[in-house]
Amino acid sequence: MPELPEVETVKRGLEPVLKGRKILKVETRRGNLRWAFPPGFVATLQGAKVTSLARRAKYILVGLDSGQSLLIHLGMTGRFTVLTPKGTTNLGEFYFETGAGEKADGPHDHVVFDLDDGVKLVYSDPRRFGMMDLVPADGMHKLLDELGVEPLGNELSADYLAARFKKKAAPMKAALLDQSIVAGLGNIYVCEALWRARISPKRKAGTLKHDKLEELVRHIRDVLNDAIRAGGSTLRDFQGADGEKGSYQERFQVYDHEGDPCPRGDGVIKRIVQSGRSTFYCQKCQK
DNA sequence: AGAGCTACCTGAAGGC
DNA sequence: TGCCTTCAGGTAGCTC
Repeated sequence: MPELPEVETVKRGLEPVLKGRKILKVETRRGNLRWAFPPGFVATLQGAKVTSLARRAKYILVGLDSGQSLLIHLGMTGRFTVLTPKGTTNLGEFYFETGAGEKADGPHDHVVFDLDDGVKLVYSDPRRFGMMDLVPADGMHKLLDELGVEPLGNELSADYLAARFKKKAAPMKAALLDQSIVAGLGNIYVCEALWRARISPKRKAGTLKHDKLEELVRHIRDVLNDAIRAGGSTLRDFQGADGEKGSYQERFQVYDHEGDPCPRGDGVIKRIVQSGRSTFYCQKCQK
């Protein structure tokens, strides 16, 4: 899946396509993605005008003039494609022009939004780990309520991490993947941030000193900002909303680099499995 | 309460 | 060529 930088890239790509537009029609090609669409999903969206786009952790929030929001999670393979009518000129950089063979009829095209300017927005998701739901006008939603702090916001600090990691026996890898502590990090950027901060993914979260946590916070912010600047990473299924591939994967230092020399020393990148997921790190410089 | 595992689903890649 | 296994960015929900 897209982790935070990829979701941010998609949100930025969708903004000029959706903001200010009226949704004329919504077509759900099946009854569910990860879960069934909520009752009234289509009826609520049809006729609504989009007033805002926002991101919270790995969720995209599409604000509507009714006060409600459309909540979207891309799961592992969720993707948006923007189709414009043939002959449309003056395409913005985020548009994906309709061409021969470019139709919304693929086996994994699950949701199609028709907008009032003739654009079709297509949501595709082969594995269907993604989800869409409605958030009421008060903004309360179970999935949002349980999220921890935004890694790029002011709430993330060494003090915050020290409080949340206190007495924590879980390894750093698991602690940073826990969305109720820091929301938006995923498998790749946890590996990259720990490598940058020279912290072992196996280190017990509760054992980190304050100055090390400060370094970690800085490196988390840096790696996410670097990735956003590069337009996210493209791994198998991910593309930005403009169909352009992100380029950050070319800059991974450790992720998917098993056996390669550590970029900053004479160690070798090792792959281990932690809580069922691959971790890449350098035994020599990450302590 | 906290930590760890399974399940959800499809497709790509590698080994034989 | 084809069959089989393994792996993939996430996370809710279950066990222990």
